[in-house]
Amino acid sequence: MMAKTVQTIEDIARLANVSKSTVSRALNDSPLINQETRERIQSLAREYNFRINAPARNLSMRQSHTLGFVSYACSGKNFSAENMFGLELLGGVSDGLRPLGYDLLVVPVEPHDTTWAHQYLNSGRVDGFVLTISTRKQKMINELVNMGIPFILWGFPQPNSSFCTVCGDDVTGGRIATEYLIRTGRQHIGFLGGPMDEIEVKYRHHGYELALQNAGRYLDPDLVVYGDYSHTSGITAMKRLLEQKPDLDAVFVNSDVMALGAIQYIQSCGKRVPEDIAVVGYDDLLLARYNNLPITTIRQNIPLAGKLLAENLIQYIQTGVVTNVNLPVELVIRKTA
Amino acid sequence: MMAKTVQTIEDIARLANVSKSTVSRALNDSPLINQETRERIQSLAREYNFRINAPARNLSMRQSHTLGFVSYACSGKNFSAENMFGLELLGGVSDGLRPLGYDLLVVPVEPHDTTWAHQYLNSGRVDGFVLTISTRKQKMINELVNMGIPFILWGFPQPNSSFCTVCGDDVTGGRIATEYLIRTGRQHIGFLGGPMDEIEVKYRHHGYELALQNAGRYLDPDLVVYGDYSHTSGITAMKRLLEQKPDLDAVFVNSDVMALGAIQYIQSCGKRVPEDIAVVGYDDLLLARYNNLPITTIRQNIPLAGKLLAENLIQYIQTGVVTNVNLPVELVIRKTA
DNA sequence: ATGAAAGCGCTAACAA
DNA sequence: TTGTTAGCGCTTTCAT
Repeated sequence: MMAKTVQTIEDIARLANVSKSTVSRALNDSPLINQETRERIQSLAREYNFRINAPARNLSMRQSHTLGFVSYACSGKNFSAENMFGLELLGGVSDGLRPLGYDLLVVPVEPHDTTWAHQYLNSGRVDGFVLTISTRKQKMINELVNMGIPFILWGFPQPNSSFCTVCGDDVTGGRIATEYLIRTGRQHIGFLGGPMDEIEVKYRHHGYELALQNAGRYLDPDLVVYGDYSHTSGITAMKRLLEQKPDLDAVFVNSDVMALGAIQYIQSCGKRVPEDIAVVGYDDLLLARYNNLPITTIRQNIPLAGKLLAENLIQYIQTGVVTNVNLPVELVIRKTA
Repeated sequence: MMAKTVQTIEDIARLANVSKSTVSRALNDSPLINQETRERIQSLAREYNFRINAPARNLSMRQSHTLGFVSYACSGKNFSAENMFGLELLGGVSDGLRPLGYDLLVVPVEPHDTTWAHQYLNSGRVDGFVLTISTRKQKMINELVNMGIPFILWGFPQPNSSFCTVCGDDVTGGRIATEYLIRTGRQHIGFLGGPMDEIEVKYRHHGYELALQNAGRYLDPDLVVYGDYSHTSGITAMKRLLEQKPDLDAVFVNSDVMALGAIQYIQSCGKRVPEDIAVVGYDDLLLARYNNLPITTIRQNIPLAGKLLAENLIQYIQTGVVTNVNLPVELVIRKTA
């Protein structure tokens, strides 16, 4: 039995005794085609296992029907460590894209390269970009906005410029983490943040303060330190915190990876988690769940975030509608607090 | 200042006072073009920030210049848990591809779908596929081979059929893990494998036996159990092992994720790692390094693997040369053994 | 070494 | 509702 494979819509047209355009219309569910012809052609296409040629279609339509997922590339590390979060998001975006008929292209970006956007967009390889944590530096975003590049950001919107975003509810995240610590009887609750200038970090800190104030607690600046989301910075920031406040008995850490570092330092001091010091992380990555001492953390809904990033960027590309969505977070209680 | 942007090679041709073909040749470093014209055109292209249109080029050349990275898609989980390894590999492949002028497309595959290969290949979206763990079921591989689909596999070659592969040296991995355990004085060393029918697992087991035999040890079948790479299976397999051999004092586990599960079970029995039972994992994922009790493990060179997967698949596509490479592994000593 | 022209497979404006 | 035709922007014979 020979493989029933047909190469072009012209082949189908011949088999169906119609013109190329009719086939094109039928395959694209055009409204101005006869119900019956449409079905005949579609079943023919199915029977012959026909796949429409993407380059040709994209060339003709001046659209690639693919989105670029941007991440830093540096010697095999473009998807690691601090980027764990972005990595898990990739799966979500990819899943969100599928039902919409779009593809996902990996766009590795060199840290100081500013041409990548034009490179991928002008060459017609992608229609827009999904930016995740660590690629969303302020300067880069401003450039993208100025250049009119279609993109969506995992993060907060900016007051003065308008682009699509999806973010987590960081104020609530910071608040419920801290409330839980208060509720479980902790007296001196530290805040171990991500980079101090990031808006997310500010919101989480705000939530932290809110919880403390509602409980009538004093806000001690010595309880607040910052890191950069890395494992190492979790260690050093925890060290600093403990030096400033030796009687600390809990800490809310802005990422699971930093929390791992913090826990490591705490234990190296001979203190126990959670007995002596309770730790709450952020993100709920796999390594939080699988850590040998499973981490109590604030879960971000990563699959949903991916889905919305995909859907809303496509919507923006097609209609120009700018959306900004804020996703709920959730406390996951495990062993560290 | 207006943006100097030019859309097509025809625009460049006009500016350079040459024909489209000449521009095309110049941009592609064709040998039959004048050195001087080439440079003139290239600098013009640079100056005007010109990017060649990919769909047009791909259509004309009948090549997409992109590779598909295949992974299971199932409700946001296509890149998680058991797939951690594949996830880290994605970064390596992406980096390996860049210098070669190829792009990486994410190809999410539904577990029982068998049409994805044709779908992506016949539509001209990719020129070939990179298959990683969990997408490389025997049946699927055979189908791909029969259909003549270009792909490269992370895994071992098959004796009877010929396709490109990159794999780790699992025999050595199993051997050096076990040797280390022997060297550090362990008497009853267990083997907690991945799926029993996987060739990798057989090789690792072979290395385990080799080390034991070389040390003049008896091979006790009760010391050998199997899981499926999942965290849960690490827990249950460890339970079984401990029931069969209560005096066990070490275990070589076939993946870091399973090792995490095994450690969790061991500790839940009130035993200590590594004092009572030493654990060696496999892969050296980030969660092995960042685990709160950092895991002693066999490192696979993931960035190198990614680079070779990329390079060798492209070579195969372009020349038909089939390569099979076996990468060295390395023992990383941390806290669990 | 360069140009002219055909064609890659598709969509879409226009005609029928 | 369907067909005809003209591109989309590139590569590549075939001339020159």
